[in-house]
Amino acid sequence: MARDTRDRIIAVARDLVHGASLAEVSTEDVCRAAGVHKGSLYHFFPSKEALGGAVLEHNWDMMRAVLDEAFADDVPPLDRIDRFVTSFVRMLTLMRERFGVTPGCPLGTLVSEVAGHGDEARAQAGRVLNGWMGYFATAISEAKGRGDVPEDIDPSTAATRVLALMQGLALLAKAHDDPDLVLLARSDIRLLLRASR
Amino acid sequence: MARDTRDRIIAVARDLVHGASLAEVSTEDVCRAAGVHKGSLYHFFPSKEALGGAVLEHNWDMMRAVLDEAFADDVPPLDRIDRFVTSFVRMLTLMRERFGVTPGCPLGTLVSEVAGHGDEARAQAGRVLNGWMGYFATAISEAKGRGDVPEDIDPSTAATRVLALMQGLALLAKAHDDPDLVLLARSDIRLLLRASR
DNA sequence: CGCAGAGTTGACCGATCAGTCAAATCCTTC
DNA sequence: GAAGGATTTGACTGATCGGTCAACTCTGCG
Repeated sequence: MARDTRDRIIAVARDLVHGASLAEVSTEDVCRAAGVHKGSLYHFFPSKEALGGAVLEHNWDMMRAVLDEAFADDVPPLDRIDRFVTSFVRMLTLMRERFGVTPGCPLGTLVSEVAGHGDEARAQAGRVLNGWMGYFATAISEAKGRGDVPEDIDPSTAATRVLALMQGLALLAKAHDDPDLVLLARSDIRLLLRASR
Repeated sequence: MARDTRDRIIAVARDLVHGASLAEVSTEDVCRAAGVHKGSLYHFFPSKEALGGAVLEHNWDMMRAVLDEAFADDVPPLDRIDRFVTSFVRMLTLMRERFGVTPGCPLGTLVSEVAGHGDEARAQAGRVLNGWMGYFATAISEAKGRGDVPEDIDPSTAATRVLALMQGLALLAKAHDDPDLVLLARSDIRLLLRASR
């Protein structure tokens, strides 16, 4: 029951945070929704901030699973990015059906809120974003090796651009309540990379 | 003293919100910092949400001033976008010096938070974003007329892409505490528009 | 001046906040 | 089945939350 309770608290907190900020969700909300008492929450997490960090970590695990699936190397590297965008949009669409509103990026919105909460929180945020960028950078580097992308493209910088584009589109998607806006990323990324295919 | 007090409340609230979310700032924080009593705040604003809306409106006014200056038609249309990006980065840098942390986009972060607060708030968010996009769309349309941008570019869609890119870069800038990241937008935008100059 | 309405005061409300704690219960291991 | 740690309970705290209110002061106008 132990791990189960901890996981349930995180899952419930994650659900409540979607469409709202972490600050808008109280520990009592979380406990009520998880069917758990305050003492249990504070048995597993030293503070509300720590719970927020755990939620971010949980979302990063989810995202990494999606990334690992999309970036399997059975298709050309740039196609993997396309495949990820498609999965990402599908994820947003599912969340929209489930919560009634289009959420922003599950990582980006949390990262943005947490970035002002002290150094350790910002370090976690940076680690997550860099981890994500790594997937893009690797694929872009490989695309360069194949000649799909010009030699003068720096994979790390290009990955930053790609990630930024997706984050921004996710924000607009949330504001306009339309996940499909993010699909624009697929063609944009080819343009940003000056890709030949 | 009347308008003065109202403006001071908005200005203080705007300052406190930077680097934090609206939900993290209490009305008491705002009153204390503005040297004003609760009753005064609620004399001018019917609710905390209304204050949030006023802050968003205030930030939109500021941004519009920057936009109007940058989009003066004394340079080619795409150069106006460059000029805006530069001003935008300068704004972020100033705010970083003033508050100690890099804020996200003053509009984007508020829009993102407010988007889940009911229909009227979302409508305001959409209106602000569309207003912003309008500047880009007009410039892109004009660039098309001059042949700087291919005929098949749809100004409205392209403007969405440009805005998304800037929002995403601003988010990364906040997470990495480095406003200059947004400067990447200048070259990216040319690529997104397949601009010939 | 006198008056009316805008602006301001400061105390106050009930609700809710994050967090605590000692006692009860569960689970594992011997 | 006893021991002992992990987990859960449920009541509790002091602070703070958004918001209200009646009374007070200021200001512009006839």
